[in-house]
Amino acid sequence: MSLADPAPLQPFLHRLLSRSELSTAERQAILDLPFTPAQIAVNRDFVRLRERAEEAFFIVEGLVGRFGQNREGIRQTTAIYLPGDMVGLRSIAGAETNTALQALAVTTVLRVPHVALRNAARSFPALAEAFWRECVVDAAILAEWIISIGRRDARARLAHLFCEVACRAGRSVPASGARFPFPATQVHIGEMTGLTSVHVNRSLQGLRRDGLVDLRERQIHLLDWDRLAAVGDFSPEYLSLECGDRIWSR
Amino acid sequence: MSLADPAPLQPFLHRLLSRSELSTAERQAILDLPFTPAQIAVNRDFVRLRERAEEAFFIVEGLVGRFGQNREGIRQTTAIYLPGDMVGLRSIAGAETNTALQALAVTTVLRVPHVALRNAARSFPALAEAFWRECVVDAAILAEWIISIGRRDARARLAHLFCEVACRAGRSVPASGARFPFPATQVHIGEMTGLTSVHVNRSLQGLRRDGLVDLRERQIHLLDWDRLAAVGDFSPEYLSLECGDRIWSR
DNA sequence: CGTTCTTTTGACGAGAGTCAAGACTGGTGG
DNA sequence: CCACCAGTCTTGACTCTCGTCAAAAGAACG
Repeated sequence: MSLADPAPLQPFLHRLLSRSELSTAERQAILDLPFTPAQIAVNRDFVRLRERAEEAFFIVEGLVGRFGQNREGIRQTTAIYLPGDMVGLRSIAGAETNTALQALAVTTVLRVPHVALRNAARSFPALAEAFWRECVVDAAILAEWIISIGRRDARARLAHLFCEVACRAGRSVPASGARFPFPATQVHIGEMTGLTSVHVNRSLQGLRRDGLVDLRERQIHLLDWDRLAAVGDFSPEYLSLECGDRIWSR
Repeated sequence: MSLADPAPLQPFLHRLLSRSELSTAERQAILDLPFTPAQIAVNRDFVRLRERAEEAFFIVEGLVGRFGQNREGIRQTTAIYLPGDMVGLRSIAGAETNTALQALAVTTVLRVPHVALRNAARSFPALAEAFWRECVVDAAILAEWIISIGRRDARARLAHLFCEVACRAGRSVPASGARFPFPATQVHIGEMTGLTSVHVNRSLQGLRRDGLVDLRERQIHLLDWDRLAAVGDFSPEYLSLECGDRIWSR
């Protein structure tokens, strides 16, 4: 998407509409949000620990990780954000102090001031509810990461991660053979899965050898979706991808 | 708290007020919420996986865990709820399909229908924001659990867990010597920390031997808070316990 | 084309899991 | 009041996944 696009925030609206119903005025309020495009260099920590961001970041292109760290400074990624995600919606409602943000690739974002989002949410309760709903999905993903890191071995963790990324990137359950960008390095993947990069490397080789998935040229190649999902113990419901049967209609 | 109490939901209101400002009408709406008291037997799974609860549960007494499981059915607790917590506020805004709820002790709850909470949130946007804010804190706790399980060893995980529980139970940073109920078994603690109960046992012995913390008679005994927090790599900001300098005033 | 990042490999060590059995505890019912 | 039983805690011996350390080989990028 080009930044000269007449409505750069259209994809954000589109995301919200996939889970929430919004009136014309509410939609317009989203499109009217102020924003500043920005480019972030790879591996740049653009929000540091204990720092309070004053804006949210809509990801246009690239990959962003939220992370914390232990005493020794070893990082643990707690969430990743793909193109189409809005980072930092949470902070509209409450402080977010113990995590930082890192660009895992050259990333293009739209910076949207928290005040503007907060004002929109207060002017239109339906928007507040839509934002809240996005946060609920985020929390479901966090919970699934806990399950993965706590109770799955390296192979399953990686498989689960790739399944999640595949579904989130395509906004639906993908088919075998699909490929899509995932510009994280093996070090980054280790930080996501609670493993070392060395062990990520060896486990990835196993998945590749078994014809499940391949990571090449910063892309995930799904070789056998069904077996990958089985190995990763993955079922996509928690991502709330379906928008047809909305249970929480107004 | 007795169930004959004139305003059993007062503690819930109190919790909300610790993080949000609410008008008289908004406060009254909370106190007027319909509820049904209930007692849950220990180890009862009162919401099963893939089941959709129709109500939230305010914890009066006891301990509740939210959990998922891997392919083999090994459980991983993703969140715990102490007296004073409202379980399932998230589900007001969105579905919560991949986790179940389990009583880790005999637990007294107030069941509050989701519809009632949703109506309150829609009648009073400030309530929606207050609920949302609680969910944001929950998410911060989830992220911290990911960091713990992903990057801390058994000893540090346990120390961090006890620190968190101590702060949440007392709503403030405790002092050495404090003790408070924590009716989870070592099996439960293993499910929280991604460890086996055997390893929990051995690690607990280490913490006890070193004079950091002791777990006896379903109570946590804080022997040396400072060293425990150091071992557990714990800092309490993420719990948003402070209510003095509210940054998100209305 | 060298420099830096990333991936890959090997050897070794350690933290945590597994399996199994015994000790302790509290609750229940005869 | 005591015996029994199920759940919990504890311990030991052994295994194995994953981490550590180190170095080399490839890729990417100015």
